[in-house]
Amino acid sequence: MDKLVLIDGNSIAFRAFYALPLLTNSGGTYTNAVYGFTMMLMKVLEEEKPHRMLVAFDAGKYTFRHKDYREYKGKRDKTPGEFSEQIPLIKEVLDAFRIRYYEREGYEADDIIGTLSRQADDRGIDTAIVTGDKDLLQLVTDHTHLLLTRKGVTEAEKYDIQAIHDKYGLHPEQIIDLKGLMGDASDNIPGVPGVGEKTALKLLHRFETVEGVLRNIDDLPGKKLKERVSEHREQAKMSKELATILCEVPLDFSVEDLNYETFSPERVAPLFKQLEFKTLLEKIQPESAGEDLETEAVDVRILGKDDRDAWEEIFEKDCLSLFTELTEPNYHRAEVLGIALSDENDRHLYIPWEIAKDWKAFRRWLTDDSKEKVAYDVKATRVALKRYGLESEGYTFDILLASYLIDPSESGHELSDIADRKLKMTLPSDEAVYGKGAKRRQLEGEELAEHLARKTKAMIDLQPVLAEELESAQLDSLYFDLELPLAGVLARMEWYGVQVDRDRLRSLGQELQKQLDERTRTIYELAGTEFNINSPKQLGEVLFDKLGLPVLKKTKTGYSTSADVLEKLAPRHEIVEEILHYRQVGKLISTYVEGLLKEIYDEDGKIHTRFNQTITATGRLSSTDPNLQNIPVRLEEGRRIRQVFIPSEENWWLLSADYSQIELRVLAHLSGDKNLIEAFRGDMDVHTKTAMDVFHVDQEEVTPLMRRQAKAVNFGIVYGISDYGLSQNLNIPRKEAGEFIQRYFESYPGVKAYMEDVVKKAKEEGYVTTMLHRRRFLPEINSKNYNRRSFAERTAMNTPIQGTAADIIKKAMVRVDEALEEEQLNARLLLQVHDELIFEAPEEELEKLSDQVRRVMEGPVKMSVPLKVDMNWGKTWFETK
DNA sequence: CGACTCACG
DNA sequence: ACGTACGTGAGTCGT
Repeated sequence: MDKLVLIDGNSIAFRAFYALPLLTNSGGTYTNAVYGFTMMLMKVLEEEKPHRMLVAFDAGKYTFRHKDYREYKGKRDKTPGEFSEQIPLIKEVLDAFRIRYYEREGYEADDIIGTLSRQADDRGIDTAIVTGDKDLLQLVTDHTHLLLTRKGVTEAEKYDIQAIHDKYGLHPEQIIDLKGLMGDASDNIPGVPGVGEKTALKLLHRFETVEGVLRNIDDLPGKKLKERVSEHREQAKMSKELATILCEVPLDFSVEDLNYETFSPERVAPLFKQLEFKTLLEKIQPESAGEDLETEAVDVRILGKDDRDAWEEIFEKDCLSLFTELTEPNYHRAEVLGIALSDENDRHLYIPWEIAKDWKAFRRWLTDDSKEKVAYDVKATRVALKRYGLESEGYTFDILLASYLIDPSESGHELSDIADRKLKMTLPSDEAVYGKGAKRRQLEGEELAEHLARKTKAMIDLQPVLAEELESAQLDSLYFDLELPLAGVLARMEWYGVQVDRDRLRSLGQELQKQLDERTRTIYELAGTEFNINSPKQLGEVLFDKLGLPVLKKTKTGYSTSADVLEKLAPRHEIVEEILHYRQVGKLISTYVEGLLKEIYDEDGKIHTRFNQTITATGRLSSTDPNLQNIPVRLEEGRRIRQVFIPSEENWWLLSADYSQIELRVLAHLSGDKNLIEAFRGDMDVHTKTAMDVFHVDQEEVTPLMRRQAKAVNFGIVYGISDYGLSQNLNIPRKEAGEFIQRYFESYPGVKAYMEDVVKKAKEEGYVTTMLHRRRFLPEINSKNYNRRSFAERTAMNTPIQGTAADIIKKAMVRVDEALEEEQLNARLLLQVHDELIFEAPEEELEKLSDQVRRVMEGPVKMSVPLKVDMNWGKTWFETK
C-alpha cells in the first residue's frame, strides 16, 4: 500500500517554536523549533511508515492572494528572528533524513500540499497531511486525512471525513465556507463581522455554502444578522476565496518523485550531536549513549579485614565526603551495602558493610560531630545507619539539599546531574551504571567501588562550589540554619514512624468493599450492562453513547468523566450519583486501605513515610511510600481512615497543631495591605470579612453562599488570580468572576499593588523569593507565548506566599525539635502536612507540650500580623479535630 | 509509560 | 482569540 506524508513545514516549526521554551545549544544557537519539528518528524515516520514524503515551506512575503487582497496576513506580528534562523537548520535535518522539501515563490505551503494531495488522490495513494492549521481540513478526502497538532508538537489528532463531520457537522469542502463567514484573525481574513464559529456553523448546516447563505438572506434568523450578512456579501465571497487552497501549483516534479527510504542513523547522528539532541540521539543510536562518557580512572582502595588498621588514620581528617550505598531507594527497608569515603587529597576508600559495621574507628568517627561529613542526602544516610543502631553526627554539608536550594525547579538533583551542571564534569548516572527496569542489577566489587569513589570525589569537589553559590544568593542561612538541621528532624520523624491499627484498617476495608459491591450491582442494573467502571473509556461509552447524556467536556482522548462533569450530570440520570459514590469508595479502598496496608512494617506495625525535602518548586515538603499528606479529611466517609492512626504507646495521645489561614496571613504581611492586616489583627473570620467587602454587606448579612464564594476568591488570590480559574471553580460566568476580583482589589488595594509589583520584579530579576530568601526562577516570565507567560506570572504571585508559609513551618519544626529536647519531653513530632504538625505524647506531657508547641509555632518570624495556631488532641488522628 | 482521576494543603 | 487556577503522590487503565 502506497502512503504519502505531506508536512506543513512552517506551521509545524512555528508550533514547535511556541510550544517549547527557547532552548539553545552550547554554541548559543536557538534550537527549540528544530527540536520540536524533529520530534514530530520522527514520530510521524514511526507511526505512518510512509513510502513517499515531502515537506512544504512558505516562500517569500507575497503570494497570489495579495493581488486580490493586500491586507492578507496583514496583522501578523513580525516573525521573530529567533524563529527564522532555525528554518535552515530544519532543512539540514531534512537533508540528513533524505526527505525532500519544497517551496515556491508566490505560493504558500498549503497550496503545494493541496496540489500534491490532489495528485495523490487521483492515483489512489493514501495521504496524511501534518499541520497545525485547521484551514487544511478542506483537503480531506476518502484517501487523505489530516494530522492536526494539538497541545505541544507531537500530539496530533487525526481528522478524516467522519471526524470533521462529528466535530463540525460539515463536509471538508465546507471548511472554506466556514472561513468565509467567520473569517480568520491570524490571516487577517475578515469574514462577516459579528459572525463567529457558532453562528457560521448554524448557517452552513442550513444553507450549505456561503453562496447558499447569500441567496437566502431573507430567511436568516435575527434582524442584525440579516443586515450584517447583506452588507458584507462581497467580503464573505472574497474571504472564502482567500481561504481556498490552490490545488494547481505548477510543479516540476510529481508524487512519483517523492520516494522516501528509511533514514540511516549514521547520517543523522552527527547532526543530532551538533544540535545536542541527546534524547533523540539515544533513540536512533541506543548503543552510542554511553560512548562519550570517558570516565576518568579512579584509584580506590577496597578495604579488607586485615588492612583496617592501616587505614584508621583517614579518620583524623577534619573533613571527609561520605556516600552510603543502599540496596534500594527506600532507606527504611534497604540494607547498607557499603560506605565510600574520600578526602581532599584524592584518597578514596570503599568499605564493604560487613567490615564497616563492626569497625570501631569508623563508628567513633560517625558519632563524632567535630568530624565534618559532606554527604549526599543526609536524611537517607542518617536513617539507613540508624536502622543498624548507628547514630551519626557532624554533617556539615548536604550536596543534594544545596543543589535543590540553588535551583528548586531543576529536574535532576542526582549527583551526576549536579556534577554536570556545576563542574562540567561527566559522572556516570546511576541509571547508566545499574541499568533500569528489569535490567537493573546491583554492582559488586571493583566496579561498585569505582562508581562510588567517583561520587565521593565529585562531592569533595562540589562542596566549595555549591557553598559559594549559596552564599552569593543569600541562601546560606536558609541552608545552614534551616534546611540542614531540618534534615535531621525529618530523619527522626520518619524513623519513629506512625502507629497504625491494622485490624481496624482491615475491617474498615471490608465494610467499604461491601458498599462497593452493592454500588457495582446497582450501576450495572441502571446501565443495563456490565462494564469496567474504573475505565474512563468504558464509562464514557455507557454514559454518553448508551445513555445519551450530554457531553459537557472532552479530554484529548475522549469524553471527560471527571467529578465536576458528573456533578453537573447528576440531575439527569440516577446512575451518575452512584458512579460518584463508587469512585469515592473505590479510591478509599485502593489508595487508602490497600495502599496503607502495604506500607505497614511487620517489625513494629508502623508506617514509615519518606518526606522529600528536595522535590517541590516552592519549598514545601512532599511525602511518599505512602503519602501521609493526603489522608482524607474533607468527606466524612473518607475521614474515617484517620481512625487507624494511633499513638505508639499505652496512654499516649496524638496532638495536632495547625496554622489558621497561614497563607493569607503571609499575604497580609508581604503585601502590607492595611485592610487585610486589620482583619487578622482583629482575629476576624477572613472569608466572612472578604464577603463583606466584596458584596458590600454587613457581617450579619453574609450568607453561607457569599462566604463560600468569598473563600474561593481568597484561594484565587493566593493562586495568582484569573477570572477564568475562579469562574471554573465557582461554576459562574467568567464576567461575574471578573467582577468579584475587581471588587476584591478595590477593597484590598495593597494586595493588588503587591501582586503587580511581584510580577514586575520577577520580570526584571528572573526569579522570586520568599521571606527567608528561598528562590524560584521563572525563565518563562518574559515568554512571548501567552500561556507560558501567564503561568509564570501566576507562579510569581503564588510562590512567595506558599514558599514563605513553608519557610515558617519548617523553622517551627526545627525549633520544636529543640524545645522537646530542652524541656526533656518524651513527646515526638511525627508528621507535617504543610500547615499542620502532628505529635504523639504521654498524657502527662500534653499540657506542657501544647504550651511549647503554640509558643514555638507562633514565633518563627516577625510579621505584621499574628500567626494563629489551633490545637486538638485525641486517641486517633480522626479525633484530633 | 502517559493519561485520567482524585486525595490533600 | 488564546486557555489557565498554586503545590503535590498514587492507583488504574490501556497502548
